[in-house]
Amino acid sequence: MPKASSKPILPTTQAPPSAVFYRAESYRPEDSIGYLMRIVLSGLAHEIERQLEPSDLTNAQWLPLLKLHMGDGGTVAELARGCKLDAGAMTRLLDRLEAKSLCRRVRSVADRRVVNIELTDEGRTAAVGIPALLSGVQNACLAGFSAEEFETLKGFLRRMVANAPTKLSTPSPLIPGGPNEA
Amino acid sequence: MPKASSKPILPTTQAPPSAVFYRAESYRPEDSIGYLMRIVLSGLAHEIERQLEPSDLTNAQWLPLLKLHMGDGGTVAELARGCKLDAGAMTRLLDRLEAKSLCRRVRSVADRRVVNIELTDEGRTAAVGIPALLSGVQNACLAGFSAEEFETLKGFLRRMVANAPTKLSTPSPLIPGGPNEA
DNA sequence: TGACATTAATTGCCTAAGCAAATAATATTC
DNA sequence: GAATATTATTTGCTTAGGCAATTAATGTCA
Repeated sequence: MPKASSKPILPTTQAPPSAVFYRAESYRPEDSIGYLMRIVLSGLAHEIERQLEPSDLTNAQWLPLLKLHMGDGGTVAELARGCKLDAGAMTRLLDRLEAKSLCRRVRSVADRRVVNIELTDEGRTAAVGIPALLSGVQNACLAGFSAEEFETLKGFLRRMVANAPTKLSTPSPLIPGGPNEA
Repeated sequence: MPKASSKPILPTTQAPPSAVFYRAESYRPEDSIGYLMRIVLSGLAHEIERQLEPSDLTNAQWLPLLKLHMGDGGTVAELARGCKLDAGAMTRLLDRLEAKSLCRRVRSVADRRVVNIELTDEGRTAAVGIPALLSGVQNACLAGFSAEEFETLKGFLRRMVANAPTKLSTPSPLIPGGPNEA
C-alpha cells in the first residue's frame, strides 16, 4: 500500500517574512484574503456567465474571443499565452468555439505548423458586446467605492501580483530576460 | 443547425450604477480587478499546491480536510456547503481523499441517509500543517503591506463580497428577504 | 396509514484545465 | 546537406466542478 501522507507538512519558510498577518494558531479560512478573493471572483464569474447566456458563451470562452477581436493573438499558442492556458486546453476550447461557428481554423501558409484563428461574423457579433458586459459587472462589484479607493485597491492587487512567485503571474513583464515587449 | 450567437449581448443594466470605473470603449482586460484577482489567486494556488506536494494533497483537497479537522462539518452535505461545492463534486473529492486513506465514510445510524466523514490518523497528520502553510503563503503574498493596508484591503474585499449578486457569496445568511445592498 | 414531499448521497454527462506524449514542420549546427 | 533541436498543435489521461436524474431514507399531512 502506497500510504499517502505519513509525514507532516514542512513549513518551508521561503519568502521575505516581512509581514506576519496570519498565524497558524489563530488561522480562520474566512478571514483570509484568498478565501475573500475566491468568493468575489466566483460571484463575478457567475454573474458574467448569467449575462452571457443569450450569446451562448461561457465564462471560459469570452477571453479568447475578446483577444481575437482586439487583434491580440491570432494563433493557438498566442491565445494560450494571452489567456494563461495550456496549449491543449486552448485547442479544446477552440474546438468548442468552432463547433458554435464563432471562429474557424486556417492553416498558415508561411509556417505550416501554426494554425491561424479567425473570427466568423457570428464571432464578431458576440465579441463586440463583451467589454460593456465586463464593465457593467465589475462596476456593480465596486458599487460604493470612491475613485480613490478604486485606485488604492488596484494598487494593492498589483503589489500582490508582484509578490507572487513569478509563476503564472504575468507572461514575461518583470522576469530576468526582459520587460514586457510581447 | 442551431447557430450559436446571432444576437449581440444585451447591456442588461442591472445594479446600482453608482460607480463607473470601467467603460466599454476603453476597456482593457489587464486593468480589470477580475483579471488582477485571478492572477493573484492562481499564484496563491500554485504556491500552495507546490508546498502541499510532500503531503500528497491538492489545492482542492485541503479545505475539506481542514474543515473536518476543525470539526466544521462532518457529512457530505455539510462539507459541500462549507466548501461551496456541488454535492456531487464533494462525493468524488471524498472518493479521492478516501482512496488516499485520509478519511473514511461511516454510515450514520441515527439517519441512515447521511454518511459521516471521519479523518484517519494520516488525515489528521496531513491536516495539522495546513494552517501554517496557508498563513505562510498568504503572508508572503502580502509582503510589504502595512497592518493598516492589510485591514483596508480586507475591508475592500468584504465590500465587494457584499456587492456580489447574492449568489454563492455566502451560504444563506441574507437571501430570503432580499439583497443586502442599500 | 398511505400518498406525497423533502433530504442525503451517488452517478452520469458536460465543460474545463494541467501534464505528458506524439506528430509535424521549421531552425540550427556541424 | 543531414542529424539534431526547437516549436506548434493535437490527443490521451487525470483532477475538478456544475447540473440533472436516480435511489434510499425520512418527514408531512390528510
